[in-house]
Amino acid sequence: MAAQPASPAPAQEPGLRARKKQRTRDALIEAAHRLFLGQGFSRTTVDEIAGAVDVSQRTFFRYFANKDEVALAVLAEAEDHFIELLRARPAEENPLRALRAAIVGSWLERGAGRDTGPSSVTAALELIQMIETSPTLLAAHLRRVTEQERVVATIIAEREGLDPAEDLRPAVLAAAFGGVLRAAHLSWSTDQEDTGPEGMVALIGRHLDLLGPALVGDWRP
Amino acid sequence: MAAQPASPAPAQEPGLRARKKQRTRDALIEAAHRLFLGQGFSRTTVDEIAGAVDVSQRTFFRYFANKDEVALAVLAEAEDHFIELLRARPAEENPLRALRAAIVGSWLERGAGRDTGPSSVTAALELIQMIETSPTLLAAHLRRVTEQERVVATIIAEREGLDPAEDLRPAVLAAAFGGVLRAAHLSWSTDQEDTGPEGMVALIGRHLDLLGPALVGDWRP
DNA sequence: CACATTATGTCAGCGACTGACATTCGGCAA
DNA sequence: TTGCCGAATGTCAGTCGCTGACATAATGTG
Repeated sequence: MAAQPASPAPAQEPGLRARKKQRTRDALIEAAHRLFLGQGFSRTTVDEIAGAVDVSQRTFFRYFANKDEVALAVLAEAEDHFIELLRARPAEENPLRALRAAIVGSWLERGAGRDTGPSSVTAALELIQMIETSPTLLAAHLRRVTEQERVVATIIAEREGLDPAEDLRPAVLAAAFGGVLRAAHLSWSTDQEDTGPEGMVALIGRHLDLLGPALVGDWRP
Repeated sequence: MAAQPASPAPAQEPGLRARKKQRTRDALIEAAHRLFLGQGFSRTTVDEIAGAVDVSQRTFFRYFANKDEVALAVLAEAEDHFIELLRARPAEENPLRALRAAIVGSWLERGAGRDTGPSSVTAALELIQMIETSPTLLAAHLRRVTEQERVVATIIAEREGLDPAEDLRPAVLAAAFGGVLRAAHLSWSTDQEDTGPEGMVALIGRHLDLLGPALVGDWRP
């Protein structure tokens, strides 16, 4: 309605249509997140979410495949950010260190560029707590996480110039890393002490530091 | 119908009622497994499963909370077996070795005692392959697995005489172990070479052997 | 042979999700 | 501006997973 069309734009403008679509999508994510936080995931109906944005239920399902997907959408940006950071790590770096640097960066380097929409870091942390309250949501989250591990394994294999079908180490490392991350998330959402991204990063660090010691020898000495 | 009641039984007999219940439960699991394998998980309806056992849909949901649960039931016995074996490991053993011994044993020591019903090892392996074909089934499986990891972490903590809230190593080890197990499952269900429990055990072994090397230093030399 | 318990069936209903079809709206050119 | 094409949305009907409420049948017990 506002915003001059700038007739022969640099072919870079998203166009009114695309912008409108993005707006409804963001509105759906935000409304869903708010409702989920307020009354719980399972007690919130898709009709409520759609109604809050004044859109038909059918339209909702054209934006998201299912209810889980809206809920987890607020984590999507953080995940993409993590992948970007991982790809940007220097090739000489040892794989586990690269993973660690990427995950820490993805939590701390907020708003670097696009901080648009409801994908704020706080929303992501709220979601991580919410995930533990709903079995179906937890299940959906775990599925996404394992898909991410596949991607991570591929990136590691490329970094090291390995064939993933030949050398199993990338897959093993990605799986172990993912497991430890989950443990850290769980620990964070259970404890009430550490809050905010810094607390999360601290917990992730403590868990990763224990990965080596947990594997070897006797624990007692 | 057969099996003499042995009137004043040693108070150990399950009773007709319990036996009948067990039979329908097993029948449901087996029918479901067969239908899932034949026409896929999502394309099989609960009514079909119930109909195959000549039971109402409502009764089905009195035995299983949802469709996922029947499908994953064929793995339940193996999981319980694993937990038992883990508890039986000597206390002096290093935790990772105990986990490894337990998981190998749970795949190889088949039919040791109750091998009744549809919970055969072959069915379990078929299920593991089926899991990768259905997103919702995979999600449900992952959720169960993480619950198992909680149990494993508790057992490890007890073994070592640690407070799980204090020392994070049990949780970290359980998570990493679980991740590597998943990687092995995926690898097994992807490759067509290794079949049967032996192949699975071999793959699990190869993955666990790489857990240490994947974490440390440079991979190239 | 009653009587309490428990498993099962029937029915109605909600909520997630989908296909089919009609309608409207943004983009683009005559 | 006008007119057209395709994309986005709404409406409707229907399937399937799942649940509560109530009635009925089977089983175990005195």
